[in-house]
Amino acid sequence: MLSKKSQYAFKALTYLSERFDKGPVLISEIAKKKKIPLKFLENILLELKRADILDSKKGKGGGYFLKVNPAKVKVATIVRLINGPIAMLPCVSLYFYERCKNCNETSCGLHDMMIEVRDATLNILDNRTLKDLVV
Amino acid sequence: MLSKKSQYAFKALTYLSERFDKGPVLISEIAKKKKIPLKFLENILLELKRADILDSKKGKGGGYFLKVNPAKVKVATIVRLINGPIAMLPCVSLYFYERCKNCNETSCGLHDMMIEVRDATLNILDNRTLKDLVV
DNA sequence: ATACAGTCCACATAGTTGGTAGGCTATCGC
DNA sequence: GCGATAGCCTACCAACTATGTGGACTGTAT
Repeated sequence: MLSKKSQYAFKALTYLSERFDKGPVLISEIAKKKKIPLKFLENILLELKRADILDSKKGKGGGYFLKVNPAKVKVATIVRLINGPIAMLPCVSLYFYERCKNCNETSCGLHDMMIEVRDATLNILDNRTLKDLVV
Repeated sequence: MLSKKSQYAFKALTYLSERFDKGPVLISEIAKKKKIPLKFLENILLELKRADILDSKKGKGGGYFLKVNPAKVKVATIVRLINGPIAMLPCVSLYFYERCKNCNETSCGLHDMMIEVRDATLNILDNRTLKDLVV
């Protein structure tokens, strides 16, 4: 399951995608409209900024905005950044790989099945962007 | 990601599947062969028994064994039992559904996408059984 | 200069995960 | 019946993660 943090992130990103190229948006505005705890949202947006998804401006007229076109930001990227691995096992994860102790990957039925699941999932999340979240 | 508990459960179930219809297997044997902490495994097997996946016999010559044919036990069932929801959002979960606050499901891009992910995942996990884990 | 708005750090608190301890209960073989 | 065996049950615990909150600091526009 996606954490609440991830869900908040997607809500915020959707909001910002709808306002792409229309100037900075206040954290407080996003928090209010999307009903996200203000200080928590602050942390999330900062994290997205550090990952070069968002950019910000301080002072009057400041706020957050998307750094690139929403059609360029894959959903999979956001999930990995805020939520962590997409795969169901460390030993089949592409970005968070860890070797399986006590289980040789060459003959593990679970391993093979979870690769299938991973690929089926990525087939969707890698081909959808923030733009697709706006309906 | 699947919890360690889930991974242990699958290891144990694989072991028991290989020995289906060959009499009870000791917890301690499974723990040793699959390198699972004994007492932790005890809890897991008990949970699987309460869910009618396994059965057990006490006393000398006792142990755990599969209650039904491994080909009859879906992987999805085990995941839900030990790990919880398969879906990435409560509002798209079939077995653990919870309504989304502040997000009407009829027009939520994330919602629709996560239904796709859920279905793609279930397409695999609902059509594989314990038998498929034995290679 | 001042108000604004994001940045940073530290803390709080609840719940989950992974694991352990120890006694209880049912069953088998003699 | 009795002792050994082996699962059952209850409780506990440490570490970590998730979900926040508070407050001071920094940069910017006017």
